[in-house]
Amino acid sequence: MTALQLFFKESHQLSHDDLGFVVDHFDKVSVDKGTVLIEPGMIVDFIYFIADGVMQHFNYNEEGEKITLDFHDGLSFCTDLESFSQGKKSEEYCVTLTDSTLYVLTKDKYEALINTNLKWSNIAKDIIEKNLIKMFDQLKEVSAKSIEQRYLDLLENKPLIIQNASVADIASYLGTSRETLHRIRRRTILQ
Amino acid sequence: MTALQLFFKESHQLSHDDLGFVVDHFDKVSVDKGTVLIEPGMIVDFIYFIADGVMQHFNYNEEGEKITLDFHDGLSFCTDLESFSQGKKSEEYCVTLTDSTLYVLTKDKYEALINTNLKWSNIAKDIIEKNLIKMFDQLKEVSAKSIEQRYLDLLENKPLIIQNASVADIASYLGTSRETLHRIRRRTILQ
DNA sequence: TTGTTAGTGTGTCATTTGACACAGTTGTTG
DNA sequence: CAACAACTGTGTCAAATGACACACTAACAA
Repeated sequence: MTALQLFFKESHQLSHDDLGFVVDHFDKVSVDKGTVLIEPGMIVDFIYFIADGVMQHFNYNEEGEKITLDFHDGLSFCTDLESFSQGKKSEEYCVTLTDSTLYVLTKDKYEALINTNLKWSNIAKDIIEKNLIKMFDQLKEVSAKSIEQRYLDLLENKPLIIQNASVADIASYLGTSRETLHRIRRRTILQ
Repeated sequence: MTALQLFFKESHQLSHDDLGFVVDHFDKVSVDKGTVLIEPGMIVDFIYFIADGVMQHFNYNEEGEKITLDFHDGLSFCTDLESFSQGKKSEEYCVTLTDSTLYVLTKDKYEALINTNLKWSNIAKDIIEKNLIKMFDQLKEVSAKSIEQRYLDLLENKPLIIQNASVADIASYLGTSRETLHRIRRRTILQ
């Protein structure tokens, strides 16, 4: 069973036929480390499902500093939702940090799927809802926890990100500088 | 036309009959300033639509400090989505900062609505999706902008929040101390 | 009215942070 | 291998921040 089938089976308890139906809407692709999946100006008409790999979502602020918005790893979805759902030009980059195995769902096929019947519309709603809850959790962590604690959480829960992103990129994700993150690393891991 | 009807009409271009159908699922309530809508331990089986008023979403971190997670004002929805959709106990407070006019949609009526047909399921999906996009935008602002810039944005875009929340609560929302926010206020508004 | 409480404004000071500068390390490419 | 680029580790120092302390004000209750 593929990672994609596993994801839908676990999260929505689908029958064998339903599983075949949804998975047929996706196409498998393998991409190298450093592949640019999304860049500013692009109209994103696809959703990636990450079977294996790590992705970095980032842009640049007014001072020209690179700001990491999010890291993604499997098994989850990756797109620019604002561009995908509203047809706007994207304002961000999404780049692979490792060689990756992805499944693409185009917007045409997505719309065909959710307009099939109530079941698929509600599954799409559930996936979006879970992502909203996850994002709200993330915002809570940013508000309530110190940068040091968030770094340690990342180390424990998302080691692939620590292993594959640079110190500077992780620092920008945590909202601090490369040097300060280095001080945290020195006094925690390295003693 | 009520604020609720206006919201659905503007955002989803519904017919007169559809508008009546959806609005009939809600009940209007008026509440005083300081009313606790959600508190830890509660299982949230309702969604509020805010017609008029300001709400504060908060909890306490490990050090016992009050952390403001979000402010809401009209015309928007307000619930604890994790508790509402997964039946978990809430871990947060939601309190009104002004006398408010709200419309309640209970979970029973919500489920009846989205299971009526594809149209209503897709409208629910669109509303959740828009909230996800908004939350992602919020996370981008937190990452990319200074506390001073975010304060000035709030002052311009959400004056009701500045007017009705205390300096300490706004400071915790912005991720800084009461004293630092005061320094920002002194050197910006008051010169 | 008076007393009480919650919130705001303010100064001082130790601590933390970011900016800068540069040495060391790793990995890649010709 | 040599040269180069990208990244990590590190020290110094000025600036920003948080913690603490306390005066002042507004709102509310007795």
